[in-house]
Amino acid sequence: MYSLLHSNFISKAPLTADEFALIEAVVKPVKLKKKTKLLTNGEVCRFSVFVNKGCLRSYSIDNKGEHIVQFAFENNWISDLYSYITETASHLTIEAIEDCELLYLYKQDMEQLYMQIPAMERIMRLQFQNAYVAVQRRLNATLSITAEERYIALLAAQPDITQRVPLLHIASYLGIAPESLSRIRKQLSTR
Amino acid sequence: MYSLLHSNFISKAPLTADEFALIEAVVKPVKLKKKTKLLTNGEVCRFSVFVNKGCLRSYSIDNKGEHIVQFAFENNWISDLYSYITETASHLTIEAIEDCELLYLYKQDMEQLYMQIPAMERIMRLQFQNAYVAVQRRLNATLSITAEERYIALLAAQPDITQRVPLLHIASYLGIAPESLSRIRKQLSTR
DNA sequence: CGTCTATTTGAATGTACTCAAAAGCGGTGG
DNA sequence: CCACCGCTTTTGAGTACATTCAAATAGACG
Repeated sequence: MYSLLHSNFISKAPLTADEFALIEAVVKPVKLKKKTKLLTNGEVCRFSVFVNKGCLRSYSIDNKGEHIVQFAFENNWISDLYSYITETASHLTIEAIEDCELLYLYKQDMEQLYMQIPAMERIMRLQFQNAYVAVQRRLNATLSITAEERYIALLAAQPDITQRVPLLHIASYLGIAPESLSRIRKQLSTR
Repeated sequence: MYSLLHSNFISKAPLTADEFALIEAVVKPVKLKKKTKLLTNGEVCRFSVFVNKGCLRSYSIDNKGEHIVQFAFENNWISDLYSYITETASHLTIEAIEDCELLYLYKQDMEQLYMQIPAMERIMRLQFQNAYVAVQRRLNATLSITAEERYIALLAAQPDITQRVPLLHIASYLGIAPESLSRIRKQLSTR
């Protein structure tokens, strides 16, 4: 149950068995059916979730519809960090795309872990450092290259995404209309 | 010289005078004339730079021209973190927009500081956590709202930007043609 | 004062969008 | 097991909006 989280953490900094036991003690395992919401627009997000199995999406909603901010597959984290940090109402909704096995880490417990386990700051510093680089690269791609190129890059990074996530959501993530992605896909298949 | 860096750090976690002295000992102050490059596409980025005075931009170049990834004003950091982390050739160039006073922190020294000063991991964890949230919000804005709305938001966040940064660069940052931003500006001035 | 760069303006072009409708696919219940 | 229903994906046609290209104007800097 905790092996994926364990290997994720110790890949960043060593942890003793006792230290990891402290983590296990506060992590809350949750199973979730597809299409279930973990967080709804307007609530304060008081947790980060580690994905042990399945996949999820976070998205904002405006008058034009949904805009997908993030997909989270196995071995990744998802949250509304802005709401988490500021403790203000979330602008995002987080929803399971598939049936999921999740590990909840509540902010209150997380702050405790930062106090109890010196390596925890390093683990999360590296986590955020990597996440920052990844999202900055995605932003740069959004501003530099075409939707078609971004779609190809997404497939390279997550080849099973087309089996697991509806085209509709992928289009939203790429910032284009579903019809446009359908046409891109058609184009690509004829090459 | 180090007061802005000092207040930036201690706003995130307490540091003793001895600890900050360790930091001062490895930080390299540099003055830079406008339009000077700190990092050129192809080099490995071995530093992060803290902006004490002035402003800079990082950008990628492709067949369509430059794409500005980040502006850095006073009290902010700039680097090519992807190159820094992976120690591979940078795809970004970093250039001073104004005459600048900068504080260089080399990776080698930074790793030492992480070992010597326990609070350093926390400071940088918070730094990256905030940076991650900011860039994710910018990405979401890029996918959700119009260039005009993003321009207005940018002005709200950094009101002096129009005095300090050419329209040309702001347009690149927003991901639109300079002509389009000129038209947006004209529109706004008539309201 | 002259040169180089930045900004504005205009006109034509093209790409992705919207709207509408049909086809495909999966899941559910009879 | 099959038929139906809802949702996703595809296809088509017309439209709108930002872009490109070109040129003029304005501004900055030596």
